[in-house]
Amino acid sequence: MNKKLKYTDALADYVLVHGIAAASLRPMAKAAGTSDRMLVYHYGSKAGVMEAALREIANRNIAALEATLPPEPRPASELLSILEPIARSDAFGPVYAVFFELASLALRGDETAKQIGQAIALYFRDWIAARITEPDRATELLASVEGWGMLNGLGLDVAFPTG
Amino acid sequence: MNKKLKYTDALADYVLVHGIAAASLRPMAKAAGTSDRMLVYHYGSKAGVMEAALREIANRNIAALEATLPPEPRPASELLSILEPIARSDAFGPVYAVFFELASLALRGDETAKQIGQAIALYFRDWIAARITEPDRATELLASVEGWGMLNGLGLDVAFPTG
DNA sequence: CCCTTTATGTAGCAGTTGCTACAAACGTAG
DNA sequence: CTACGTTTGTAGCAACTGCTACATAAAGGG
Repeated sequence: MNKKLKYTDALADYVLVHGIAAASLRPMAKAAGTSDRMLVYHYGSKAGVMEAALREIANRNIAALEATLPPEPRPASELLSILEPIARSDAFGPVYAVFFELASLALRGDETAKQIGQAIALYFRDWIAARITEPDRATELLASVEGWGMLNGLGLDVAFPTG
Repeated sequence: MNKKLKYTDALADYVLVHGIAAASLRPMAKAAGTSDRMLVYHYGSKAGVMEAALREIANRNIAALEATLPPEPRPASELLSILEPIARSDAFGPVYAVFFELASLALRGDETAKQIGQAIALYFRDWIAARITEPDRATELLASVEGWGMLNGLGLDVAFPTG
C-alpha cells in the first residue's frame, strides 16, 4: 500500500494528458512503469485506479489554489485579473478538460465523478469567497470562470469576465 | 444518401443518452435498427457517424432555441428567469453533458468537436444577444449559463444567475 | 432484358479492453 | 532456516473495438 503512492502521481499525469475516457489500464500502467496486473492488484479494479488518479488531480488543484494567493478580501474584478493568466496558461487546459469530463460523467449518474468534481468546485468556491469583498458572489464568479473556460476551450476566445 | 437521414435521428438520441465516449458502432447500429456494417457504409467511418450524430444534436438545439422565444429585447434577468426552468428540466441534462464532452474534446485538440461546440455556442450567444436590452452582455450571460449547468451537474444546486 | 449502381447480410480480422488463474520470487516473523 | 503473507511476472480469456472482404440482392436506366 505504498508503491500505490508512487503510481498515483503518474496516473494523474496520464489522465490529465489523455482524459478520463481514453485512459485504459495497460497504457496507464506503462506510463507508471508497471503492469496492468499490478495496478489492479494495488487499486482493486480499473474504477479504483481511476478514482485514485482523479483524487490526486483534485488534491493538486486544491494545493495549487492554496499556493496561489493568500486569503484577503479584494474587489472581484481584481481577483479575476489575477486568475485570468492562470486560467489561460497551457497547463490549465487539461485541468479544465478533466473538470468538464467530470461534470459530464456526473450528469450521467457517475457518483465518483460527482463526488470528486463537487469537492473541487466547493473548494474553489470557498477559495474565491475568502478572497473577494462580496463573498456572496463567489458561486456566481465560479460559474463565470468555468463557463469562460468552456467557451475558450471551444475557441471563442472571449474576454475574461471583469466583475 | 437518404436512409442516412433516418439513421441520424436515432444516432443523435443514442449519443445524448450514452455520451460521446461510450458510443460505439455496434450498439449505435442496434439503436438505429441497422448494422455497424451499414453505418460505416453510409457515413464512411466511425468519425463520420459521430459527426453526423453531433451535428444533428447541434441542429436540434438550435431549432429548440429558435422555437422557445421570439427575439425581443428584455432585461437580462427576465431572460434568465425564462431560461432557468428549461435548463433545469430533465431533458436538458444530456444536452449539457454532451456539450461538456465537446468542450473537453476540443481542449484536447479534436477539431470536429471544436467546430460543432463552437457553432452551438455562437448561435446561443447571438440568440441571447437578440433577446436582451444590453446585447454586449450576451457572452457573459452565456458563460454564466454554462457554468451554472456545470455546477448543477456536479450537484451544487446553485441558484440561477439573476442578472 | 441486361448491366451498372446502390444497398445489405455474413463472417471475420487484428487490436484492445478489464480482469484473472497460476506460479514464482520476496521479505519478514517465528 | 522455515513458513507464511506480500508482491510480481507470464499467459491468457472472453468480450468488444473499428473496419473490411466477399457475396448477394435490389433497382433502375439503356
